[in-house]
Amino acid sequence: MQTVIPIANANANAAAAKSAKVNCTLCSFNRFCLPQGLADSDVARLDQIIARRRRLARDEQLFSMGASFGSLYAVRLGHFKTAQVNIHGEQQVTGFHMAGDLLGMDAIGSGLHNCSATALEDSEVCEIPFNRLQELAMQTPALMQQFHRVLGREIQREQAIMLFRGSMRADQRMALFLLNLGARYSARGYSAASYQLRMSREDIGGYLGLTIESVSRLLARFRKQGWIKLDNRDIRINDRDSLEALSTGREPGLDSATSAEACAA
Amino acid sequence: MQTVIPIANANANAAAAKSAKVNCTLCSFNRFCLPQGLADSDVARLDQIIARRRRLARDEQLFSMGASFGSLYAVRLGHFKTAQVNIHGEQQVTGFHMAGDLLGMDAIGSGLHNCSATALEDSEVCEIPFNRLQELAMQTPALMQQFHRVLGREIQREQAIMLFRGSMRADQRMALFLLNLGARYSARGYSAASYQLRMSREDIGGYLGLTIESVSRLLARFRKQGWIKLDNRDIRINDRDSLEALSTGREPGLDSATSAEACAA
DNA sequence: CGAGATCTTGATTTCAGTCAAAGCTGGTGG
DNA sequence: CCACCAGCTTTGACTGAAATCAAGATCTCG
Repeated sequence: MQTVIPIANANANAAAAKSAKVNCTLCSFNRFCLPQGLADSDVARLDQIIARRRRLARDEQLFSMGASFGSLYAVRLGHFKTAQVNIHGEQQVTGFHMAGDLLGMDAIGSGLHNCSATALEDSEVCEIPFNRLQELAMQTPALMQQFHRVLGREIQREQAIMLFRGSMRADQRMALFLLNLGARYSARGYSAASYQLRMSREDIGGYLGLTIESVSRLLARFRKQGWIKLDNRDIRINDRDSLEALSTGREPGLDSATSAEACAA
Repeated sequence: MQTVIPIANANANAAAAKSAKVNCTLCSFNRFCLPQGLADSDVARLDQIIARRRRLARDEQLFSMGASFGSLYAVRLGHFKTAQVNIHGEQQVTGFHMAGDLLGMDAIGSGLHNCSATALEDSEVCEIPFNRLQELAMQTPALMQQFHRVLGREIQREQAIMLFRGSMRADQRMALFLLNLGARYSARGYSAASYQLRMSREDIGGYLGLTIESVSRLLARFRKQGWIKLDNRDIRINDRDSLEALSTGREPGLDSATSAEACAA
């Protein structure tokens, strides 16, 4: 009764990737990645500068906070978290990243990584040497524009995190988080309603600005209200509307078979 | 008894700027801005594409959230805030910007401004058409690298905001805010200890993730403890060490003539 | 000068954190 | 195969930091 979609089943897919020619042209995630919108000839040139693939086991770091910067990394397979260590020594998670996402942009400003990137499961990245990317961008207007778009989207992504962390209640943040994860899977062709949480409760807390206990309580509440089905890290969203209503500030669940009774259950 | 340094006295400086030739080469803030580190010949080329100066009166918007994007803007004179409107309709301030800072980078990703920029006093910006900047960057490696550094620093700046908003207490955030503002003035040749808050208490709250009442109380507390002298929006930092100790988590003020007695005062 | 905006201060409430304990789960070795 | 253990997760009781509510005070500028 495994309802979860098999995105990035590390063992199976890693084996497949091994034999396949590794380049952007053939990569099924290229439209979420740097090659998005580029002509085939430009993608072929981008292929030339991809240094190598790199595999990481679960919990292995791709780069650490303070490490010197040389390359960007595109997630090819698996999931990563990026995190900063705060003044209490806790991990403040700045993002969860899946196939097609670009990692390392935080280091372009200073040449030093501002956060660490850790594999949440066995994963694989493409390494893009930053100098060579800049050189290629000089000769490839479309690539330069796309690279700027990607950098710009990173800025927007972080602004969005600031906004929701700063102005939403804990339950709203959690609801939005679950919906957003679903939306990202959906964009990649997977189910928006049924997926596996690749990260621990602690990581979710670190991302949402909550303690692990609050995360647990909120998920339990959503489950009791019938909005989600939760089995360890497998999640199924049963009442998207209520979650959305909650996250946008309207009081949720008045039209759906939930609220009072379900609450008492 | 005005101890505050006269940075960007709008009337006087605006008049001066009017007669001066407006370009990066002669701009006294160029080393904080896009021309940083560029050869004179490259700066001259950058000068060519600066579309125009634009003046804004206090409270006037340079761009609004959702507006379509065409140009970046370098602050030449005065101060700006950038802000997003959150789900409660309140302003969530994403930054305060002074001479040399670049505005509008949040829009590169989508072509739409993700936040609004509002002048905090009579101010002046240089408009840099983004298309022309990209064209020029294609021909000027140093400019491209510098532009990428600036984008990268914006990413880091936002990560830093996330980190401190997410993991510091209200008083620590306030202390850090005051010190950071001072540091930025210091870098520009002004006093780090004595300056004018260009923004309202509400804006400070919007930036730090606090209510206006909390801002007021914290400033009152710092004043009572003798760490700052506060006269409306004029501020003088009297005990940098205690503020720094507070913001870094050590208990402050044990070595300075403050704490208990001052607290009771 | 006066009215509206901005800022301060006090009393009370509340949301999420902290502390504490118990239940799961999955991996390891006997 | 099962017992055990460490780490992860859940749940409950209590606490505390900052928000909210409510007056006032002060400033700004027309």
